[in-house]
This record gives sequence, C-alpha cells and structure tokens, in this order.
Amino acid sequence: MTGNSTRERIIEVADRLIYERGYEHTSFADIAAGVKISRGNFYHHFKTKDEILDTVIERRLMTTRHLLDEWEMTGETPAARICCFVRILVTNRTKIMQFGCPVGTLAGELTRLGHRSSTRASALFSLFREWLCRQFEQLGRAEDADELAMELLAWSQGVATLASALRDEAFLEREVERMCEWVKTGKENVPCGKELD
Amino acid sequence: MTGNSTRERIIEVADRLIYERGYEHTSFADIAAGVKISRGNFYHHFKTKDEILDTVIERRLMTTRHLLDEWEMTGETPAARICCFVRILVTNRTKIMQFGCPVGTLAGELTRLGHRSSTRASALFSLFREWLCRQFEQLGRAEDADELAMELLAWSQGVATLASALRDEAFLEREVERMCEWVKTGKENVPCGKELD
DNA sequence: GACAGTTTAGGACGAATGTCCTAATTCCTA
DNA sequence: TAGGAATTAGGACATTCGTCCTAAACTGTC
Repeated sequence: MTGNSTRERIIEVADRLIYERGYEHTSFADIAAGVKISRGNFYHHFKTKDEILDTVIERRLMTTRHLLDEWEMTGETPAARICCFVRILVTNRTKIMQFGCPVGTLAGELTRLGHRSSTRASALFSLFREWLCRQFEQLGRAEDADELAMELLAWSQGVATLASALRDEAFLEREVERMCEWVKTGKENVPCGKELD
Repeated sequence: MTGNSTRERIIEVADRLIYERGYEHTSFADIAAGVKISRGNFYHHFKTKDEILDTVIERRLMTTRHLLDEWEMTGETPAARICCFVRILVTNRTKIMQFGCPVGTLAGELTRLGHRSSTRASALFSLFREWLCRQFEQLGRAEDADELAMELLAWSQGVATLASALRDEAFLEREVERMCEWVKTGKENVPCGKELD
C-alpha cells in the first residue's frame, strides 16, 4: 500500500500507455510488460480492464485538481493564472505533438465508443472549465465567464489537434502567445493586426 | 468495376466504420458483416487492412476536393464560401456529437500510433487549409491568409471536440454563428459584447 | 518455526484478430 | 456453348485479446 506499490506502478504505466496508444489499443500484456510483472499477477490488482481505466481517470482528475489548486495559490492576477493553463500546451508540447491532448483524446475515444466511463473522462474538461470560469469571474467577467472558459478550452483543443496532425510546433507556440494576449487584452490579436473587410 | 461493385460497397462501409469506431477498432469481420459478404471474399479485394485504410483516405480526399470545388463554384462572396465550410459543423452535427470530426479523429489516431498513413490522413487538413487560404486571399487578406485559415481550422476542431465530449449541441451551434460573424466582421464577437480588462 | 494472508508467476480458456488457402460458383468472351 | 478469368464462400492458421485458475513464494504474527 506504499506509494511505490505494484498497484501504483500499474496505474502509472497504464496512465502513460492509455495516453500514448489510446485505451482500446492498450492491452493487459502491454501494461504488464511495462511494469515487468506477469499477466497473472495483474488480475490480483484489477479484475477487469475497465477497472484500470476508471482508476486512471480518477487519478487524472485528482492530479488535475491539485494542479489547478497550485495555480490558484500562486497569488498572481487572474489573467496570469489563465496563462498558466494556456502554457501547458508549450510545457507538454513534445508529447502533445506526438499524442495529442491527453484530455481530448481520451474523452473523444470513449465518447465515440459509447463507453460507460466517457462521462467521467469528460469530467476532466469540466474541471478545467469550472476553474477557468472562476478565473474569468475574478477578472470581472461574471456574466459571460463560462462562455469565455468554453471558448478558451475549444481554442486550445483545436490548436493541439492541428499542431499534432500537421506536425507544426511553431503554430502551437504562436497560438499560445495569441491566447495569452487575448486573455490580457480581451481582443483577438488577428494576424498582421488587420481587420477582415 | 461499376459504381455499385462489391469493392465500392466495401469502401463505403469501411469509411463509415472507420469514422464511427476508429481504424484500429474496426475489424475485417465488422466490415464484411456490414457488406454482407464472407471474410474470405474480402481478401480478394484488399490484401491487407492498411490497403483498405489507404483507399478510404484517398476516397475522402477526392470527396473533399469535389465538395470544396462545389463551394467555390457557387459564385457567392468569399466570406459566404468560408461560411459553407463553417456550417458543415451544423449540417453534420448529429454524427459529430457522437463520433467527433472525421478529419481530426482519424488524423489524431494515426499520428498517435505512428502509422505509415498518418501523413495522408493529415493531408485532408491541408486540403481545407489551402482552400480556406485561397478564400481569405480573395477576401483581401493575402498577407495573412494562411494564418487565418489555420485559426479557423483550429477553432472548428476545438468546437467539435468539446461539443462531443461535453454533449453540448447548443455550444456547437452558438460557436458556428460566432465563426460566421468573425468571418464577416473580422472581429471576434466576444460573448456579451464586452472586452476583457 | 508454524501458520494465515497477501502477492506473484505461469499458464489455460474461448473468442476475436489479420492473414491466407482452396474449392466452388458466376461471369465474360471466343 | 465451351473455356478461362474473376468473384465468392468457408474455413485454417498463428497470434493476441480479456479473463480466470492454481500453485508457489513471500510477508508478518504468534
């Protein structure tokens, strides 16, 4: 039951593999090989594959809550805190370029397959949504805070998807800057500073 | 070799199933059952699973080219043509809510798995990108046309992902309206018409 | 040192997978 | 209409999948 128990190591490897390969494409054998235990041992810790998935999702929810709490504690301005969120795209750009956004890909896969746990996976989005919503409220946008939160979520999702598919890391970095600018100024920094006619 | 040949029917069913379940999660047996032929017959038309995938991708590329050509021929203004693109989100909203964007999900899956055909799948994005680029050029934004195209692509991708994961069809419809507004006015219609401070 | 409970390894299981073979049937052409 | 090519059905194949069982090894307690 210690932090480095076999169970904990299984969850860590499963978490990584589910991100890198997707849930359906991650097998018991893959995870067991990653943890370096026998497949039989596996069943002692998790009775079904879905049970691992649920555990991984709950773990991600917990990790995300802690991350958001940390950002909230930093004492910076609301705009700066929102930029913390935006900049995870840059921080994790190597993995995002390879595997996409961990939140979006899992929620997408489970929703598409009509999996029982798709709701819990999507709850990760809700976590970010509500946190962003609070930040926009503190920024003086109480009336439309949730809409702004959804807008920023969608924006960052799209950037992750497109940068990964088109292998365009410069695009990812450029868009992160534009998002931060948008948060600070409230205006979209249309490229080249022109208006569409 | 006619239009309704077995081969053509296989491609159609494979196209649909690959969209609905993803490539790895679509089996020979699934497709064969959909076409109502034996699995053995299958091998006469396609030697490997990857061969079907390639055929489906090429078919999607062709279909998309025709679609874009049609939009280009309608003789409307460039802004109206761009809105044609944006509104496919609404037109296909039922399937998008269930299975996400067909372009983004396939490109994402293949990129993540490091599949040989990921580049061709991403070429679908390039098709839209170049088409949008041309429209923005005709709209008098030659210098930053490509950046605007990427921006709109990312925006629509994010909206599809988020609407599907959070089962929020109203969000999808609202964002489509905002995108069309953005194309016409060149300004982002920030919710509630306020500016961030 | 004996014992109970936990953890582990190894493998069995039926089902499903992608691939491939063979033998029928259908179709077109000479 | 006869013969050859194209198409089809059915199943064999090795492998992998999630699941589950059993027996050995380990752990801590009296």
